Amino acid sequence: MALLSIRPRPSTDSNCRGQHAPAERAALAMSFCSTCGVQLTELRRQILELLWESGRPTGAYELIEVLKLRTSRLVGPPTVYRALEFLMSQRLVSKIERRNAYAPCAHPDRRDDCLFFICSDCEASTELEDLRVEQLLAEDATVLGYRVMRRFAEVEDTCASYATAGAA
Amino acid sequence: MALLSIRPRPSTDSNCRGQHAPAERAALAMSFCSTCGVQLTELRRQILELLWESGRPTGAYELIEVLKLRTSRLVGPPTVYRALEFLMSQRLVSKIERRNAYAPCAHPDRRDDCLFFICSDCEASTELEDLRVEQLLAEDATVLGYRVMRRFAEVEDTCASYATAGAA
DNA sequence: AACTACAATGTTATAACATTTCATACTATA
DNA sequence: TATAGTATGAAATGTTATAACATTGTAGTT
Repeated sequence: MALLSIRPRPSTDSNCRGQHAPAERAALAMSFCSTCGVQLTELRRQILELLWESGRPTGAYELIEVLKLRTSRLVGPPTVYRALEFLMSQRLVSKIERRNAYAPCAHPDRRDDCLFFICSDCEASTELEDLRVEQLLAEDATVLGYRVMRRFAEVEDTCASYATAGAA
Repeated sequence: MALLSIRPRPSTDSNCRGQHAPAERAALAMSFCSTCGVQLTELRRQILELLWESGRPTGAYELIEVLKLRTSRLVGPPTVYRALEFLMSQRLVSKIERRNAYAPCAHPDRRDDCLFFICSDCEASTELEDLRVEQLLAEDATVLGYRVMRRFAEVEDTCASYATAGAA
């Protein structure tokens, strides 16, 4: 089956931003959910696709607007939040806390949460896995007598194009 | 002057949770602000002290309630948010994005943002500086062609007492 | 088909968090 | 005392998220 060849990368894999087209992403997510025995319904798939298309962390209320425009589907906040919650539970989406917004995540099969780099200027976000950071945070937690449950790290930055423009 | 001997630790210093009494904290903050040429007004100092006393990330509306009870001072949301913004600008307070809440920061003179460990059970938070994490994130940003502006890392965990109880 | 159980979605209202706007008061200095 | 700058007060509004309850759809069973 063709889908198998484009499965999400394993946890040991490095970042893979921009490597799959939105259609492939949807197929990946679909097969992932079916493997897990959960349903990627139409609404959930639509929202996931919108997030992939958007390219930047997108808020729930903005998703409501876009759904109205694109699909003529009128949904209320709880509906969207429930879909987001589902997508997050499957690690298909991460909440970007700093922005109260949501970004798609390429690696539902990873054990750890990704890092997100968000450009302050253009708002684009890039996800990255860095196991070294995971390990340090786990170490620190142990020293403090804690046990890590979830982690999030967000870096606000100026991204390549803007950094260059600023330096010029 | 006595204050000098209990100045906030330099950036190279490790975590110092629980090492100063609230009164000392206030004195530290006062001297820090006066050095910077900014005013730690009564309202700002009150809010900072409440955050130190609270021991857990505390929301703006909760601060409004506590101010009303403790000091009979009636303030609206903008007033509190302005004070919080000031305290954050001086790095005396950090926003805990995950909780929409605010926690005091022991090290206004540090260049980097702290990590925060937040217990999912008792809500207590601990700040920690780990320069190794800073460096890794900076490296990652460089590889991606980014320039780090600010960084947020929050770890949700089960803290010592609860972890022990859970294991028992 | 009718019944049941469950998952998903729809609807209304409201809670929780944050900002805009404009007015007033304080404070330092010319 | 003027005046410029900083800080606070107050009303309204905007934004993000959830509670509570109703409805729909689907799969399996009788």
